[in-house]
Amino acid sequence: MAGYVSEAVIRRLPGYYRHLCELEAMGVKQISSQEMGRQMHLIPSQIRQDINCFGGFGRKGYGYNVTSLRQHIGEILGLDHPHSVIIIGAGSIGSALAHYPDFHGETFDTKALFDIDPARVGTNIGGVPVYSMEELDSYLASHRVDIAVLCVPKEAAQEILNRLEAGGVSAVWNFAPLDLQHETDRMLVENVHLSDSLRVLSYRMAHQDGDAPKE
Amino acid sequence: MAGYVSEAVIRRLPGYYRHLCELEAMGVKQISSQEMGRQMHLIPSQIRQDINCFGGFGRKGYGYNVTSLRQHIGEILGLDHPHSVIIIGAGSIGSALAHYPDFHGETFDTKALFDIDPARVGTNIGGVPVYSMEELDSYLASHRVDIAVLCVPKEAAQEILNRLEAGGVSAVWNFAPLDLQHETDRMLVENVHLSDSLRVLSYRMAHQDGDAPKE
DNA sequence: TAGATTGTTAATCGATTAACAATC
DNA sequence: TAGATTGTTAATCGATTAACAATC
Repeated sequence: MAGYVSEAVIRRLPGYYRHLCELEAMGVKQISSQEMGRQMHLIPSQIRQDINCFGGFGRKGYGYNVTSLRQHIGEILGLDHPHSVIIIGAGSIGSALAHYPDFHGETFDTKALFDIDPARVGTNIGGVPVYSMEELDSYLASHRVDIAVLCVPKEAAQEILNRLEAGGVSAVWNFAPLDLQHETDRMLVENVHLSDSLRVLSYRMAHQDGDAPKE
Repeated sequence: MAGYVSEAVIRRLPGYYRHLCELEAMGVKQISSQEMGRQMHLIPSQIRQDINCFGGFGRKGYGYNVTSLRQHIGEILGLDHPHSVIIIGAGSIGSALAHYPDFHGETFDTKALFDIDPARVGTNIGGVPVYSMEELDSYLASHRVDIAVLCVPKEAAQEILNRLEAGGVSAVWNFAPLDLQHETDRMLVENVHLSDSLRVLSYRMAHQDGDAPKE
């Protein structure tokens, strides 16, 4: 029962969470896996299988209580406790994330931004103070940082990763276009790879309506 | 031979493309699936299997020519021809993407930004002119748009999606936090779901070092 | 030629789907 | 009770990995 949970299941959890939040906001109290499957375009038995990796949160003959299931999945995702966040790189993406409402909530709270550009240092972006990159190590020495968001050019990524690791950062959310997950085993890394997602879209455009990829 | 290509293979293609670009930049001329597997942390036979969905681009006893394979995969991804792009929503994410260098190249070229805020209309963000949302439909009537990047609040997304579809847009790159892929079948949609990615990271932080997800 | 490495078929493994007994 | 729906086991399906003949 103590469970290995497959990557596929983990990646579906945020979708369930999002959907349950919406149902809750709409005042829906109860839902069956069948109805939820219809709404999310998933097969009911997959939903039950996924949820049961973590426990039996439903009631036979009734279905699931929306709020209770939302809370359970929130806890499973670790959204029930706070994470301190810093953003490295105050370029356009870093600045955009500093404005992101999700990053100024109870779950994720952005404490600082770091940048090499002296013109930005000392300013305030979306309410977040911008520090010099030179201050990073001393900042890490005196503050607990759960998540560092990496928004620097890929040339700078590796060196910064080492400093984050040395500074005891738990996890990195990486926006630089390179795979960092294998570069470290003391820190968790999640790669975003925005351009990969765009290229997948481009692939589909090139191959839609039965264009055979091979002649 | 005319091939169905699985989702899993498609999602790995951008990774191959990125890696081959890097090898090319480093002046590497030739590579075997074994060496590439070592570098990318993939199994050689998977790389060969993936590539062979599209054709035999290698040479027995030699491996692959880096430039040639990079070009082939680039074509497969549709990166060899131009895509016109518009961005809907000039908030922080929309603006950040307007500054994104990839969006001002030969493959992806950003032509216009649309926003409801009158203060932004008429300005220029990253060299891209900002138009009023009211001008969207007439713009679509007179310009071919390949990709619309959706960076609006989720409440506004559905109505705009309908207008994009009516205007003949081919594909949508969706940054709004809702699943749009099933809402349309005439347009292709790729959902980014940034917050899902962050939540997966949060999940891993909560369950690392053998924390059993189930007691 | 001998060595290397592909392209491809076959074997394995894991994830998805179906089925159904338990039970609310 | 009868109907509904879960939790879970079993069956199916598809993706990954291994093996190897072909051949550069």
